Amino acid sequence: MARAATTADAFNAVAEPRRRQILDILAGGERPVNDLVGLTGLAQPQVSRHLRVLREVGAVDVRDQGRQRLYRINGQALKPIHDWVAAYERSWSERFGQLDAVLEELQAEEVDDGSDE
Amino acid sequence: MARAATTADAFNAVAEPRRRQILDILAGGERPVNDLVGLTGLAQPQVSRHLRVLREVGAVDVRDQGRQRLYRINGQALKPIHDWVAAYERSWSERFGQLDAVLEELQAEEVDDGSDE
DNA sequence: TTGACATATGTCGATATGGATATATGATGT
DNA sequence: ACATCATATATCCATATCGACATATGTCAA
Repeated sequence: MARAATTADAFNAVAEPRRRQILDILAGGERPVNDLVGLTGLAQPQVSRHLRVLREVGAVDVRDQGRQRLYRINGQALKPIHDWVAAYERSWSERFGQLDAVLEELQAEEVDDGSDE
Repeated sequence: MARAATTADAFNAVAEPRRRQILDILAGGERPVNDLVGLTGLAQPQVSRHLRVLREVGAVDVRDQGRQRLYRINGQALKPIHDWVAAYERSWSERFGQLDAVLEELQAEEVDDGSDE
Protein backbone atom coordinates (compact mmCIF):
# COMPACT_ATOMS: atom_id res chain seq x y z
CA MET A 1 0.00 0.00 0.00
CA ALA A 2 1.33 3.39 -0.90
CA ARG A 3 0.77 6.64 0.85
CA ALA A 4 -2.86 7.38 1.57
CA ALA A 5 -4.61 9.39 -1.09
CA THR A 6 -3.30 12.91 -1.31
CA THR A 7 -6.86 14.00 -1.27
CA ALA A 8 -7.35 12.75 2.23
CA ASP A 9 -6.17 15.66 4.33
CA ALA A 10 -4.61 19.07 4.33
CA PHE A 11 -1.16 17.76 5.20
CA ASN A 12 -1.00 15.77 2.02
CA ALA A 13 -2.57 18.46 -0.10
CA VAL A 14 0.07 20.90 1.00
CA ALA A 15 2.96 18.50 0.66
CA GLU A 16 3.02 19.23 -3.04
CA PRO A 17 5.12 22.31 -3.85
CA ARG A 18 2.99 23.30 -6.80
CA ARG A 19 -0.07 23.30 -4.63
CA ARG A 20 1.62 25.53 -2.10
CA GLN A 21 2.58 27.79 -4.96
CA ILE A 22 -1.03 27.94 -6.08
CA LEU A 23 -2.18 28.79 -2.57
CA ASP A 24 0.48 31.46 -2.32
CA ILE A 25 -0.79 33.04 -5.50
CA LEU A 26 -4.38 32.84 -4.35
CA ALA A 27 -3.34 34.47 -1.11
CA GLY A 28 -3.06 37.63 -3.19
CA GLY A 29 -6.70 37.38 -4.18
CA GLU A 30 -9.24 35.52 -6.22
CA ARG A 31 -8.00 34.21 -9.57
CA PRO A 32 -9.34 32.39 -12.61
CA VAL A 33 -7.65 29.15 -13.58
CA ASN A 34 -5.96 30.68 -16.56
CA ASP A 35 -4.11 33.15 -14.38
CA LEU A 36 -2.78 30.24 -12.38
CA VAL A 37 -1.69 28.48 -15.53
CA GLY A 38 0.26 31.53 -16.56
CA LEU A 39 1.76 32.23 -13.17
CA THR A 40 2.76 28.69 -12.35
CA GLY A 41 3.95 27.62 -15.77
CA LEU A 42 2.03 24.39 -15.39
CA ALA A 43 -0.22 23.03 -18.10
CA GLN A 44 -3.90 23.79 -17.67
CA PRO A 45 -4.99 20.21 -16.88
CA GLN A 46 -2.39 19.97 -14.15
CA VAL A 47 -3.58 23.17 -12.59
CA SER A 48 -7.17 21.96 -12.67
CA ARG A 49 -6.06 18.76 -11.04
CA HIS A 50 -4.19 20.49 -8.26
CA LEU A 51 -7.13 22.76 -7.72
CA ARG A 52 -9.33 19.74 -7.42
CA VAL A 53 -7.18 18.33 -4.64
CA LEU A 54 -7.17 21.67 -2.90
CA ARG A 55 -10.93 21.88 -3.27
CA GLU A 56 -11.40 18.43 -1.83
CA VAL A 57 -9.62 19.33 1.36
CA GLY A 58 -11.42 22.63 1.49
CA ALA A 59 -8.34 24.75 0.99
CA VAL A 60 -9.94 26.67 -1.86
CA ASP A 61 -13.43 27.68 -2.85
CA VAL A 62 -14.74 28.30 -6.35
CA ARG A 63 -17.16 30.76 -7.81
CA ASP A 64 -18.45 30.78 -11.36
CA GLN A 65 -18.27 33.93 -13.34
CA GLY A 66 -19.22 33.52 -16.96
CA ARG A 67 -16.92 31.03 -18.55
CA GLN A 68 -14.38 31.48 -15.81
CA ARG A 69 -14.10 29.82 -12.46
CA LEU A 70 -12.66 32.07 -9.84
CA TYR A 71 -10.72 30.33 -7.11
CA ARG A 72 -10.11 31.80 -3.73
CA ILE A 73 -8.27 30.59 -0.70
CA ASN A 74 -9.92 29.19 2.37
CA GLY A 75 -7.17 29.26 4.95
CA GLN A 76 -9.42 27.64 7.50
CA ALA A 77 -8.53 24.28 6.01
CA LEU A 78 -4.92 24.84 7.02
CA LYS A 79 -5.72 25.33 10.66
CA PRO A 80 -5.10 21.66 11.56
CA ILE A 81 -1.61 22.00 10.19
CA HIS A 82 -1.02 25.17 12.09
CA ASP A 83 -2.29 23.64 15.29
CA TRP A 84 -0.18 20.55 14.91
CA VAL A 85 3.03 22.38 14.16
CA ALA A 86 2.42 24.95 16.85
CA ALA A 87 3.03 22.25 19.43
CA TYR A 88 6.63 22.16 18.28
CA GLU A 89 7.08 25.89 18.15
CA ARG A 90 8.76 25.68 21.52
CA SER A 91 11.85 24.38 19.79
CA TRP A 92 12.66 27.56 17.95
CA SER A 93 10.71 30.36 19.51
CA GLU A 94 12.50 32.58 21.99
CA ARG A 95 9.19 33.03 23.68
CA PHE A 96 9.96 29.80 25.47
CA GLY A 97 13.36 30.57 26.79
CA GLN A 98 14.41 29.09 30.06
CA LEU A 99 11.42 26.83 30.25
CA ASP A 100 12.82 24.33 27.82
CA ALA A 101 15.78 23.17 29.82
CA VAL A 102 13.55 22.39 32.74
CA LEU A 103 10.96 20.55 30.73
CA GLU A 104 13.52 18.52 28.89
CA GLU A 105 15.00 17.34 32.13
CA LEU A 106 11.64 16.31 33.42
CA GLN A 107 10.91 14.41 30.26
CA ALA A 108 14.24 12.67 30.37
CA GLU A 109 13.50 11.44 33.86
CA GLU A 110 10.08 10.16 32.93
CA VAL A 111 11.26 8.21 29.94
CA ASP A 112 14.73 6.97 30.74
CA ASP A 113 13.63 3.52 31.77
CA GLY A 114 13.06 2.68 28.13
CA SER A 115 10.25 0.24 28.85
CA ASP A 116 7.05 0.29 26.90
CA GLU A 117 4.17 2.42 28.00
CA MET B 1 7.31 12.19 -13.11
CA ALA B 2 5.80 11.26 -9.78
CA ARG B 3 5.71 13.22 -6.59
CA ALA B 4 9.04 14.55 -5.46
CA ALA B 5 10.87 12.33 -3.02
CA THR B 6 9.26 12.35 0.38
CA THR B 7 12.68 12.76 1.74
CA ALA B 8 13.10 16.13 0.14
CA ASP B 9 11.52 18.46 2.66
CA ALA B 10 9.67 18.74 5.91
CA PHE B 11 6.30 19.18 4.25
CA ASN B 12 6.54 15.80 2.62
CA ALA B 13 8.04 14.13 5.65
CA VAL B 14 5.14 15.25 7.75
CA ALA B 15 2.49 14.40 5.18
CA GLU B 16 2.65 10.82 6.35
CA PRO B 17 0.37 10.20 9.34
CA ARG B 18 2.66 7.54 10.82
CA ARG B 19 5.52 9.97 10.82
CA ARG B 20 3.44 12.58 12.57
CA GLN B 21 2.52 9.92 15.08
CA ILE B 22 6.17 9.16 15.65
CA LEU B 23 6.96 12.82 16.13
CA ASP B 24 4.07 13.14 18.56
CA ILE B 25 5.46 10.30 20.60
CA LEU B 26 8.95 11.74 20.54
CA ALA B 27 7.51 15.03 21.69
CA GLY B 28 7.16 13.30 25.04
CA GLY B 29 10.85 12.64 25.20
CA GLU B 30 13.71 10.64 23.80
CA ARG B 31 12.86 7.06 22.81
CA PRO B 32 14.60 3.96 21.50
CA VAL B 33 13.26 2.47 18.27
CA ASN B 34 11.69 -0.43 20.03
CA ASP B 35 9.46 1.85 22.06
CA LEU B 36 8.21 3.37 18.85
CA VAL B 37 7.54 -0.06 17.43
CA GLY B 38 5.42 -0.89 20.42
CA LEU B 39 3.60 2.41 20.56
CA THR B 40 2.85 2.71 16.86
CA GLY B 41 2.03 -0.91 16.18
CA LEU B 42 4.18 -0.76 13.08
CA ALA B 43 6.74 -3.41 12.27
CA GLN B 44 10.29 -2.54 13.22
CA PRO B 45 11.60 -2.10 9.66
CA GLN B 46 8.83 0.36 8.87
CA VAL B 47 9.64 2.38 11.94
CA SER B 48 13.30 2.49 11.00
CA ARG B 49 12.30 3.60 7.54
CA HIS B 50 10.12 6.43 8.78
CA LEU B 51 12.82 7.47 11.19
CA ARG B 52 15.24 7.62 8.32
CA VAL B 53 13.00 10.01 6.44
CA LEU B 54 12.58 12.12 9.54
CA ARG B 55 16.32 12.10 10.07
CA GLU B 56 16.97 13.19 6.53
CA VAL B 57 14.86 16.29 6.89
CA GLY B 58 16.36 16.97 10.28
CA ALA B 59 13.14 16.43 12.19
CA VAL B 60 14.80 13.99 14.55
CA ASP B 61 18.26 13.43 15.94
CA VAL B 62 19.81 10.17 17.07
CA ARG B 63 22.09 9.25 19.87
CA ASP B 64 23.66 5.86 20.44
CA GLN B 65 23.35 4.25 23.79
CA GLY B 66 24.66 0.74 23.89
CA ARG B 67 22.69 -1.36 21.47
CA GLN B 68 19.93 1.15 21.36
CA ARG B 69 19.53 4.24 19.28
CA LEU B 70 17.69 6.97 21.07
CA TYR B 71 15.70 9.28 18.87
CA ARG B 72 14.69 12.75 19.85
CA ILE B 73 12.72 15.44 18.16
CA ASN B 74 14.24 18.47 16.53
CA GLY B 75 11.30 20.77 16.09
CA GLN B 76 13.47 23.31 14.35
CA ALA B 77 12.97 21.37 11.14
CA LEU B 78 9.27 22.13 11.32
CA LYS B 79 9.74 25.86 11.42
CA PRO B 80 9.37 26.28 7.65
CA ILE B 81 5.98 24.66 7.87
CA HIS B 82 4.96 26.83 10.75
CA ASP B 83 6.11 29.94 8.97
CA TRP B 84 4.31 29.05 5.79
CA VAL B 85 1.03 28.21 7.44
CA ALA B 86 1.21 31.22 9.71
CA ALA B 87 0.65 33.43 6.68
CA TYR B 88 -2.83 31.98 6.45
CA GLU B 89 -3.57 32.22 10.13
CA ARG B 90 -5.47 35.40 9.39
CA SER B 91 -8.29 33.29 8.04
CA TRP B 92 -9.27 31.76 11.33
CA SER B 93 -7.73 33.80 14.08
CA GLU B 94 -9.93 36.35 15.79
CA ARG B 95 -6.82 38.38 16.38
CA PHE B 96 -7.37 39.74 12.90
CA GLY B 97 -10.89 40.92 13.18
CA GLN B 98 -11.90 43.96 11.19
CA LEU B 99 -8.69 44.04 9.26
CA ASP B 100 -9.75 41.26 6.96
CA ALA B 101 -12.65 42.94 5.28
CA VAL B 102 -10.48 45.87 4.36
CA LEU B 103 -7.64 43.78 3.03
CA GLU B 104 -9.91 41.59 1.01
CA GLU B 105 -11.42 44.58 -0.69
CA LEU B 106 -8.00 45.89 -1.56
CA GLN B 107 -6.98 42.54 -2.97
CA ALA B 108 -10.14 42.31 -5.04
CA GLU B 109 -9.39 45.65 -6.62
CA GLU B 110 -5.84 44.72 -7.45
CA VAL B 111 -6.75 41.52 -9.13
CA ASP B 112 -10.13 41.97 -10.73
CA ASP B 113 -8.78 42.59 -14.20
CA GLY B 114 -7.97 38.90 -14.52
CA SER B 115 -5.01 39.44 -16.79
CA ASP B 116 -1.68 37.80 -16.12
CA GLU B 117 0.85 39.46 -13.94
C1' DT C 1 -25.95 26.67 -34.81
C1' DT C 2 -21.32 27.24 -35.15
C1' DG C 3 -17.03 28.42 -33.36
C1' DA C 4 -13.89 30.16 -29.90
C1' DC C 5 -12.69 30.35 -25.27
C1' DA C 6 -12.28 28.42 -20.25
C1' DT C 7 -12.05 24.59 -17.52
C1' DA C 8 -12.61 19.74 -16.20
C1' DT C 9 -11.89 14.90 -16.86
C1' DG C 10 -9.89 10.52 -18.78
C1' DT C 11 -5.92 7.77 -20.03
C1' DC C 12 -1.08 6.55 -20.10
C1' DG C 13 3.68 5.95 -18.73
C1' DA C 14 7.26 6.68 -15.28
C1' DT C 15 8.29 6.86 -10.64
C1' DA C 16 7.98 7.04 -5.63
C1' DT C 17 6.05 5.40 -2.15
C1' DG C 18 4.49 2.07 2.26
C1' DG C 19 4.12 -2.31 4.17
C1' DA C 20 5.70 -7.24 4.46
C1' DT C 21 9.41 -10.24 4.72
C1' DA C 22 14.15 -11.64 4.86
C1' DT C 23 18.57 -10.44 6.01
C1' DA C 24 22.66 -7.63 7.30
C1' DT C 25 25.10 -4.86 10.74
C1' DG C 26 26.33 -3.82 15.45
C1' DA C 27 26.64 -4.12 20.40
C1' DT C 28 26.35 -6.98 24.71
C1' DG C 29 27.04 -10.70 27.65
C1' DT C 30 28.96 -15.30 28.41
C1' DA D 1 33.84 -17.06 19.42
C1' DC D 2 28.88 -17.35 20.05
C1' DA D 3 24.17 -16.46 20.88
C1' DT D 4 21.09 -12.70 21.56
C1' DC D 5 19.15 -8.36 21.41
C1' DA D 6 18.47 -3.77 18.76
C1' DT D 7 18.33 -1.56 14.60
C1' DA D 8 19.18 -0.81 9.67
C1' DT D 9 18.93 -2.16 4.91
C1' DA D 10 17.36 -4.77 0.69
C1' DT D 11 13.74 -6.75 -2.13
C1' DC D 12 9.11 -7.30 -3.59
C1' DC D 13 4.37 -6.02 -4.55
C1' DA D 14 0.42 -3.04 -4.81
C1' DT D 15 -0.91 1.46 -5.33
C1' DA D 16 -1.01 6.50 -5.61
C1' DT D 17 0.72 9.83 -7.49
C1' DC D 18 2.47 13.67 -11.39
C1' DG D 19 2.87 15.35 -15.86
C1' DA D 20 1.68 14.98 -20.89
C1' DC D 21 -1.74 14.54 -24.03
C1' DA D 22 -6.40 14.04 -25.83
C1' DT D 23 -10.98 15.03 -25.17
C1' DA D 24 -15.34 16.27 -22.91
C1' DT D 25 -18.22 19.87 -20.85
C1' DG D 26 -19.82 24.44 -20.50
C1' DT D 27 -20.22 29.40 -21.73
C1' DC D 28 -20.36 33.25 -24.71
C1' DA D 29 -20.48 35.66 -29.26
C1' DA D 30 -21.75 36.10 -34.00
